[in-house]
Amino acid sequence: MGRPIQANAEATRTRIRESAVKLFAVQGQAATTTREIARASGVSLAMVSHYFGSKQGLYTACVDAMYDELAEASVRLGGAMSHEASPSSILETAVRECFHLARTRRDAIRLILRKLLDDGELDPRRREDTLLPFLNATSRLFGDATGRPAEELRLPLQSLVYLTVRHALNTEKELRLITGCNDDPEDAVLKHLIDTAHRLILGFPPETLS
Amino acid sequence: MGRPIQANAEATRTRIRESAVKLFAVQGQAATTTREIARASGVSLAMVSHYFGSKQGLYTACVDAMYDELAEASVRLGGAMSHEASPSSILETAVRECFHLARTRRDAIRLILRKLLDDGELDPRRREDTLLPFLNATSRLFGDATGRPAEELRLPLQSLVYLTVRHALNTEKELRLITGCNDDPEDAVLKHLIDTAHRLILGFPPETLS
DNA sequence: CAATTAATCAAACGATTGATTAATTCATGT
DNA sequence: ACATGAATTAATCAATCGTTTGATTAATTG
Repeated sequence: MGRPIQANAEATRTRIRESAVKLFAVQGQAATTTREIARASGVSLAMVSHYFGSKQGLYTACVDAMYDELAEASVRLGGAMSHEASPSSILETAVRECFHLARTRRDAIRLILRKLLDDGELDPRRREDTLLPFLNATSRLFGDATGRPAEELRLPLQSLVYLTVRHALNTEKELRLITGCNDDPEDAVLKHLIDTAHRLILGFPPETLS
Repeated sequence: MGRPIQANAEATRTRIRESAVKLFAVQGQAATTTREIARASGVSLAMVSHYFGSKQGLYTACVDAMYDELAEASVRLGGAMSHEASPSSILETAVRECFHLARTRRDAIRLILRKLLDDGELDPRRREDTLLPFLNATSRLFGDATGRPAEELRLPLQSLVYLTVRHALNTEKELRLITGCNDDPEDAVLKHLIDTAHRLILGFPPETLS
């Protein structure tokens, strides 16, 4: 077989990368073979080397892309929070968006988590654009202009990230165990998280309007 | 070379497993070769198959051993907490022991964390003996006889686990960033964690006695 | 239209993998 | 003293790994 009637280099390149992201995210880099990636993306084995130089090059491209996704999500999360007026709605937005992030960017979180385990730290060059937009937005909850959450609030904020990560690990079963919403639909779990965050961080329950 | 003057089957077996734990913890199972394990433990390649049947068998043995370590640590942590009288000292013990656990059982936490990423959940058969002893002990903080922490306290307790995990990832640099103890010695970081936990969970700072 | 380039694949490469085999040495019981 | 079994190794195996090569075909250019 030679060049097919419909040959699209850019499309093929991203198709390979997207397949690789999924596989790297759920199996890890070392446990994923280039043949597996080629098969999953419907191209021949040689395409991996052709488009990304090496398996390591493809992996790096995947990690970069996922960092981009998380950075973009962080900006969007920060923006959504900055559009809210009351501390209560800011907090609710934060929890809701974190929950949404965990569901929609599961592979990104998993892949970065694996990379974090391998390296022992976040990529220092990416620390700023993936974390700061979110952290800065939280400052409005407490009238702090420095962009840093108050001392007492770092642990709860870490909790949000922790729950996001846990959710991304497909451990919904354990998330329900923790929240106590064993048989409830996913909406109830989210509601519970919002309620808990309110009581814990703001000191009062959310206004039960809707 | 045949049987050496000092041949000790049991010692060799555990030596192989201990070397394997370290390598599996920092590199992951797929990225670690049996030759690497053999070299690290000073024996020939064939010993891995001889003592553990296969690489997978060795890996399973490592995971089991680390689950045992964590279960034992959970019991000890629960015991230490149950010997304290005031809520304040109970909480301080919990934070201190979690911190100590993260430093002394770094490989165990890393290995189980990798397994968690691979499987998507904790081994259901191990959930009880690794988590319950600790969770039960926390109930005394609130006079709850059910062994379950009150609703509002699950997130902070998760925070402790989260920080333990983060610390185990060698990301002390980021732990200092979070706590704000950038240049302080490790004791100051621990002190800060205890103080934060007090204000957050109990609502008042620790009595500054010592 | 002829020549060149771009996109793709099948096949093969050498290296490395986890696993096995056969041999060797030490200890032990009779 | 000698046979038996446990502990260990060097050498080797087939399979699989990531990568490269050479060929083939569609598009592009002049």
